Amino acid sequence: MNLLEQKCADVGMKMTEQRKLILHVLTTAADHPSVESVYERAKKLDDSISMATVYRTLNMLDELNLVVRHEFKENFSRYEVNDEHHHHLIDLETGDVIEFQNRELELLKEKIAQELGYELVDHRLELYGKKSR
Amino acid sequence: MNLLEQKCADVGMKMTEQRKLILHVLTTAADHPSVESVYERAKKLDDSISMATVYRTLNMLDELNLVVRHEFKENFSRYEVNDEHHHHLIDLETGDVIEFQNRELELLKEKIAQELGYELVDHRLELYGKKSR
DNA sequence: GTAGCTGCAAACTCTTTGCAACTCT
DNA sequence: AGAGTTGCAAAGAGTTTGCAGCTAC
Repeated sequence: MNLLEQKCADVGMKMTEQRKLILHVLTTAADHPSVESVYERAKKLDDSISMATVYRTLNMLDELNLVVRHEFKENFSRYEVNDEHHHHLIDLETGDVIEFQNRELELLKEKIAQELGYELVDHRLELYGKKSR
Repeated sequence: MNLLEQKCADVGMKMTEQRKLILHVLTTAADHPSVESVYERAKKLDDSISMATVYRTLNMLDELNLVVRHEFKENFSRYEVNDEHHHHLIDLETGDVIEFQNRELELLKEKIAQELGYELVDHRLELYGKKSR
């Protein structure tokens, strides 16, 4: 039972075979898989799993803040385990997603919100670019 | 003929009644209307206009970079005339969209992309918050 | 035992598109 | 005149949901 499974069990989620599969796919993913990808990868391990379950589970995990849902400039969602906070740079030529962290940026966004009289609840920062040469 | 109409005509778009309506709605909007809103506002002026035309026109304007399409954390798009570059803070309680500019932020995002070996083509920065009191 | 979970298929929402008729230029 | 544009209705893509049966606890 990995940490993510433990967290799910702790909040009362029944640890069904399907959910274990989905959690396994998420924890071992090196990328930011779409629902479709999670489904396909899980299906390889047990082909009776359904898309509906994948959608329902990912939504549940998102609400529990155990995963992060991304909606890049695509018409579908991608997910990743909610681990260390970071942002993304999307390579427009290859579709690769590069993660980065930046302390200055974190401070700046807090400062901006504060100056506008707001308490920051959430944010979104994505860079889209192409390799410079 | 306003400036936006002129720009459209310049690139060869036929200035039909429907397009004039849409452009009028966009230039007079104080907010960031959804396709639905643009459609409704245009319909008030001439109720024969169709959704398909609104979608087609907004897509065209987006490709010409005459409007900016936003996809905030909602499941639909919002549009605004492509004017001065700025970012948005979305009030999670009221849905209000507050615009802001920040020079530091502009420099920072360029710097981050550069450090990662990328040329910045596009980006997205949105803050979501609630009024602090 | 039972509350919660699953697969299936149908429904939903937003958006796009094929087509025949129409309209700017 | 003719290329481009329109409204309509149907189709698409991604996602959600009602339901009857199943399963973890």
